[in-house]
Amino acid sequence: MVDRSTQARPVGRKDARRNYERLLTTARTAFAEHGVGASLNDIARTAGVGNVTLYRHFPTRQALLEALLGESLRGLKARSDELLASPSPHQALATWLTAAVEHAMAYRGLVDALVESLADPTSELHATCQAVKAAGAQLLTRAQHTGTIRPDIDASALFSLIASVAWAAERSPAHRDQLLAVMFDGLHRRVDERA
Amino acid sequence: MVDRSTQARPVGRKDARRNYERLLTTARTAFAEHGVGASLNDIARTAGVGNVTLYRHFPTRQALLEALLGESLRGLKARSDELLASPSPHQALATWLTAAVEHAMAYRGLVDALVESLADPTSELHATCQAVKAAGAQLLTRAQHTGTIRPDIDASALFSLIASVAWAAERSPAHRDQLLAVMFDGLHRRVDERA
DNA sequence: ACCTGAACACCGTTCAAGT
DNA sequence: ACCTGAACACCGTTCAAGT
Repeated sequence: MVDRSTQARPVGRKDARRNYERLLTTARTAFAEHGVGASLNDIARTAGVGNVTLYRHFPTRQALLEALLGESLRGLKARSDELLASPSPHQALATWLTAAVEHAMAYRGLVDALVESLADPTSELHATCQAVKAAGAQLLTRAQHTGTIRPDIDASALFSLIASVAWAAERSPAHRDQLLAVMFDGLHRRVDERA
Repeated sequence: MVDRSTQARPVGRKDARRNYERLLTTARTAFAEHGVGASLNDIARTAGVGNVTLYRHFPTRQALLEALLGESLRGLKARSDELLASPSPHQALATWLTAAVEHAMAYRGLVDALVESLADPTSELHATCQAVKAAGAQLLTRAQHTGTIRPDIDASALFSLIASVAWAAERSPAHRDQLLAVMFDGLHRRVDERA
């Protein structure tokens, strides 16, 4: 697997490295303020850089997002590894789902970009999202094996569920915990349905 | 309450009525093909009408959506009234939720517009969405009174749930039934939690 | 009363031309 | 090797001017 984020970070001319860093910090602020749909020309302008410089460093909006969030998103994989060692598979999944929804809400509109990139192998965010999905898969199957989680859900359905909760919670933050609770209870294998 | 859809339909000059109808049928096709984000200038052009004519009849994109979908969305209220007479409050809610999700998926991107309009009292779709929400509230409280549905959910949380499932199902249609099942099971009051 | 074409300020993307 | 300003084709919205 290619690590695009390292590949993209310039190592040549000093002004190239400086522009790259300026674009990242400016984009972070712009996304935080206007959501991931923030104007790219505007980001370049604010960074004091020609717009083509932005497009050279980050060919797509998703490349910019990967550079900003890749590390934090890959942290969900580490978190999943930790939780695999915890005593309750059921509780471990619940904890991780909450963290995943949190990560997907880092910027307004982010969750759309994440879902899009998972479906698009050419996206710079694709590998990152697949790693998140794989991290969830580990915890999911462990919990399914103990019989507390419904067996008809796979990793990609779980990703959809995380995304749907993040999407709705972004629009009505007051309902976030309820949405999480409904999702997680819905994942629970019902007592009266056990074999 | 003002019925904006009737108010907007022109009754004066013949060309005005004709343009109005042309815009509606053109918009229906455009939304079906490109989602609710379809270009409005393009719709006007295809309808053979000046773009300002479109904006006079439909000041906002939501006005256009209301004209196209208002009747069908208000049908969810009628459906709710019917279902209130059915023997199983629990099953009635399940049936209605499925129908509501279906309606929210009429066009790509529609669910975003619906959620937006519910939060914005000035939107032409606002009253329509509130009617949908109220329709769900009836079935929800009836089912809650019989004790099969968790009591910590209100009508607006239910609307969020419907929207979140519609949003996710639009992006991965294969998971639609699973998403619905998880949501509805999550709404179920658990056997081991009953008083 | 209702219409239209043209203008405006944006957007993402790509161009030719620099140093 | 890396940069920039200007152009391009769009977008939604609004203008002045028609019949």
